[in-house]
Amino acid sequence: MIADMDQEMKILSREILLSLWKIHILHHAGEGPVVGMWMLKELRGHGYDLSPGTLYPLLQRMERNGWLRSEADPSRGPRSIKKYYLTPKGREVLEFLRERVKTLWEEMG
Amino acid sequence: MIADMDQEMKILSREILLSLWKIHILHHAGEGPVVGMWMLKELRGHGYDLSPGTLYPLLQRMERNGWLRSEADPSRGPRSIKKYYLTPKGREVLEFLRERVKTLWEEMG
DNA sequence: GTTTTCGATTATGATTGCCGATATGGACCA
DNA sequence: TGGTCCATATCGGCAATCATAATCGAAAAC
Repeated sequence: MIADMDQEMKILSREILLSLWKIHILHHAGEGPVVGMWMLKELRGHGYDLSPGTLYPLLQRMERNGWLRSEADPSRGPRSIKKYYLTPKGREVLEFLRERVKTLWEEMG
Repeated sequence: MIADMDQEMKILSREILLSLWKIHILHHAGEGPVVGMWMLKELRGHGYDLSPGTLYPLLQRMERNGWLRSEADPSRGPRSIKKYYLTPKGREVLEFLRERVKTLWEEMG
């Protein structure tokens, strides 16, 4: 395996893994609601601890790009739980990414 | 397909695609020498135009991380062509990434 | 019924990465 | 000697990442 996992993993995460998780998030949002904190926990469960300061802006950016839309109960204040869903445009992006991942995977075979 | 391809693609590239190309570069370096300019051309051939200001620092970073090592003919001055090769540590990283890509691909079915 | 804890998002400040453009430099040719 | 390739290096501005702290409503505990 990879030695000095912690420091190595941090470098690898920032350099590459985070983007794979972004794809995972899009995929996930296509199958059910995505909630920031739930994702943080899920990824932690997979041994990957993402900072909230990375994840939340990322979700906001994806919404701004039109890949996700969010629903929040406004009666629960400005920090209510927010559920993110994949938009049609997000689905196109995901389909495009799916092809890329397929190509990459076949190449690495 | 994706509308307003140029702007959309720039966003998508920065957000996600670049990391997939990084994996591609590592894989490539495992099969033969990688040279910055050659990569720029190859990727341009695939419709992805990466900035030299992105690629060259990226290769340097991968070398600094111990994933790649470079060979340059010193008699050809400081801007000689540099050939990058995958190191054993880089091979471990690549193998790790291969598993991640596999998982992601299977998940996306 | 007040105080604590919990689930969740948002804000902040430092560091790092990305990008377009420009600079540098050797080799080959005329 | 000058020009054109082939290549890498670097710069300044902007955007993303990170660890951490702040905020907020609801539920639990006392």
